[in-house]
Amino acid sequence: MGGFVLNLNKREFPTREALRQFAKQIPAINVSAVELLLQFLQTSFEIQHYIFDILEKKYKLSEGKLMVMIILYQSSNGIAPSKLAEKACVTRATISAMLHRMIRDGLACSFSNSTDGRAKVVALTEKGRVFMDEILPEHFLRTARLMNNLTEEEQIQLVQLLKKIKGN
Amino acid sequence: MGGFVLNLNKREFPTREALRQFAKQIPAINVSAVELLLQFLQTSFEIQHYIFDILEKKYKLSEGKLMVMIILYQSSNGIAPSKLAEKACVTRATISAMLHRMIRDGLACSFSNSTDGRAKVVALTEKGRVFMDEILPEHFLRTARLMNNLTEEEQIQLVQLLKKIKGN
DNA sequence: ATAATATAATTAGTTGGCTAACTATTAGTA
DNA sequence: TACTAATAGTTAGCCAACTAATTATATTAT
Repeated sequence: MGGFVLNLNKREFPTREALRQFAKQIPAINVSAVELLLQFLQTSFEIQHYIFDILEKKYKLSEGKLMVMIILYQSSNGIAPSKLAEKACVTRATISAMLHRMIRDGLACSFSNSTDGRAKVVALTEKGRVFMDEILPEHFLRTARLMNNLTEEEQIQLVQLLKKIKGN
Repeated sequence: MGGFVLNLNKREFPTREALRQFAKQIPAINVSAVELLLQFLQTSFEIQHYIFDILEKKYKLSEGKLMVMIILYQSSNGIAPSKLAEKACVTRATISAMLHRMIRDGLACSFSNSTDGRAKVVALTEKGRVFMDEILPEHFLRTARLMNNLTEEEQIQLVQLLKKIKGN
């Protein structure tokens, strides 16, 4: 427990000097608030790289594809591509291309809806479900471990701060 | 002040039920820790969309391109593409293609290094600098405003929590 | 001095994101 | 009923990211 360190992928920030210059032009630019937000996005960037570089190397699985496959995994009766796009927050064009590759690779299958000639229903294949059952436990374990450096209390604090940032 | 709400782009999460099932298999999977991390990444996702959808629509400027242009902006004597790649945390191949488009669009220029025949030096053009001077103030203002929902004290708390997540 | 190795940048090919334009089908309305 | 609207999905074309392979130049070692 503890001792976990994310120490890769340090992207160059705007310098504090540069930010101060802009703040002179527009006093409402709060330099430390900008730096905090950049730090927040940088932390997210490092976490995403930590998690998804592993999945990419081991299973050729990207963040977007995992999102889509989790939604499919949870849609036991299949789902329309348009619904899938909506739930994954990507365009239908993106889903269309991704499904094409997933069907090519035997991870998903699609059926045409009998009551509506325009519509389709897609679902994971057996191979797709087996794949998810194989990768998800270790994925969620890695995910949980990333929060191990925080105490219970700090985790509650963070939940509250995230809610406030979103404005509710 | 206050009242700012990020309310778009709600991606579907793994259900708590599903997470509990995996936690039965691997007890070290702490369900609330996983949910916290997903919430953290989701908040980051919403912030990035809020900021970069605006820049994309107004100026055809993506997150990656902004990162690179900020580094160029801060490299007043120019910089080698390989250094640029390192500082932006992307591959040299990515930088190579991006520079090609930026030069095509008149935002950057490149010179060959006289002392090393392999090397290049790239820099923003006058047009590129003017562009950055135009967009950065409002960009940093938007950035700062995203933290407006937090008090000074909460901002300090968040800095501490981010440091702890990273493990130092 | 030459051969082997390392480095800088580019290119080819894949994925995942986008917008815009298109086809097909359904639903709504005059 | 026939015309118009809306909806579902696909396609074309672009950008940004990746890996792997290639070219050209420097550096190192034998």
